Amino acid sequence: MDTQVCRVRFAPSPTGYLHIGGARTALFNWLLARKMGGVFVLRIEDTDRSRHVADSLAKILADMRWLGLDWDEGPEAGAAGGTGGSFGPYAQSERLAIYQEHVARLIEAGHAYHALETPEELTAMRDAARQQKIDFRYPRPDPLPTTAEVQAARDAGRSAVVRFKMPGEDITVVDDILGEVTLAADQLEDFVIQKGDGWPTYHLACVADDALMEITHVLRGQEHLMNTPKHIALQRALGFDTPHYAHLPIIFNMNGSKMSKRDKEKALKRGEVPPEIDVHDFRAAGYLPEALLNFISLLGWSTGDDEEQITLQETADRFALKAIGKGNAKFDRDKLISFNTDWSARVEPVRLLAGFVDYLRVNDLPMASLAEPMLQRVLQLCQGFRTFADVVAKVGFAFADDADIVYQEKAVRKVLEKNDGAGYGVLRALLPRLESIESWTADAIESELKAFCDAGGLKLGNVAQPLRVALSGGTVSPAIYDTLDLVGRERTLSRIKQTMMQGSEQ
RNA sequence: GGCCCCUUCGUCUAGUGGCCUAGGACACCGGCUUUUCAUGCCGGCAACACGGGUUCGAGUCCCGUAGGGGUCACCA
Repeated sequence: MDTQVCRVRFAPSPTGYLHIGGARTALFNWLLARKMGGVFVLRIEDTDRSRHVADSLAKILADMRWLGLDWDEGPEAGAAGGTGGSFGPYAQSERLAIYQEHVARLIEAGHAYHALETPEELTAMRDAARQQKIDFRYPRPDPLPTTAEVQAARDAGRSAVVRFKMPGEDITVVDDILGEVTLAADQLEDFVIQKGDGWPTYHLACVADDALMEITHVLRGQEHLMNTPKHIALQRALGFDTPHYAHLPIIFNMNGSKMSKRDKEKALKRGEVPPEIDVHDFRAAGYLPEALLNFISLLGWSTGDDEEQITLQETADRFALKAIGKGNAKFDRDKLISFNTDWSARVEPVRLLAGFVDYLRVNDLPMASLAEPMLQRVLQLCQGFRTFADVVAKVGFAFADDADIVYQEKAVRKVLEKNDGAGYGVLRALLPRLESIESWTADAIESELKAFCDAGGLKLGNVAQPLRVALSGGTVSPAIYDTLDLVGRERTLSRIKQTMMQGSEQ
């Protein structure tokens, strides 16, 4: 097996956007494939029709693309119109016949059997067991239901599932991260491989597909560790090789809770800003995929030295399963922000611009209609920003109508009204000076403002802040000369007048 | 609760018996730069969960305890 090319897969369920934890799993699979010169397969695990969410496949693919995790095989893999690989189809919903064939084989070989309990009956059995404080393990019927009994049950409108006969021996998982993990035979029960509706369960579909798609390494979250003995037993019964396994540590919130989509709803109910949970949330919040990827790659893995901020390519070059930690990690949003700040300052200007345009479009913001040179300039003026959201918060007012400027009470009080309206006084005195400027450029504005300060014995801050409030409604903007230039002569003057009018009304 | 996994600064981690007076990053604290915000620069605080072993020597190996996590579906 070791002489084959490395083939890994990421197998999400289409139940919504790509979760950040899923993205980390996808990333590690991708990294291993790229490091080994192997193949990265994207497979869709959609055998539970009741949990299917419309559009989620498209959303997951879009999230993968935004991250830049390209897949070699899978839906829409390769160039437009490409076949997507020769191990397809890559959606399990299109592979039903394959699974049924394997289930039949297992039954024929005596490795599986039909079971007739209804879900309700099973629940009752479990409840009874719990009341007696004993562990419930599905008791294999003895004798097994006969073909006639199965048929009779079906005729009576009851559905039959198929269960796999666990071999009754201890099973050891050899894990590339955790080492050897052995599960005792009495911990393993006969589990369902085919549901009452004829569809396979995750276990059967996963094992069959991994084998048929010739997957050599299975990297998945640690929550799957207890499933692995079942999968190994299935592989043995089916005559499949067991792939390498590596169970990744899980990612949690800073408070130790799971990062759940429900965190967003809860925060919303409390009137708080919802936390980013799905990849799409981070995209919409103005993060760069470079930063996100770099950050999550360090959750459970490290370069081994003091280097942290490296490119995806460098990460792939240095990636190794042995370097993955065993302990769970907490998702530190402050560190992510710091990484994003650094990446935003590092990335090529064209790349930054593309990211900004994407952010503007995803959020359908008015600034999306601005020409690229202007956006480029905005980015330039906002250097040091943490996320694209900061950029918009800092310059958005420059592209709004005068009437839409919201004057923040605190800013007005502190900057304009304080000291008997000193700020208003500055604006009044400054207005004619600004009106006299002939060519409205940052340089001309600078010399005029400096001259104004010198003449009045004022510090720049005494002038810049009133101007900022007048133009933006608040106290945050790019450097003041650039701000005036950005807003433009006409609107600069009109907003100063508008501000003074409001001041005199008080 | 049964079974399984994990345990170095608040957080992510380096560390694979002596190089550790335990390193880096984020956060935090202090200072500097600065026309606002944010950057940037300098400095500081801060950890081997606990208890037994093994060893000349343990953060590094073993056992136990405690704590955290996962899992016990006709979901994946």
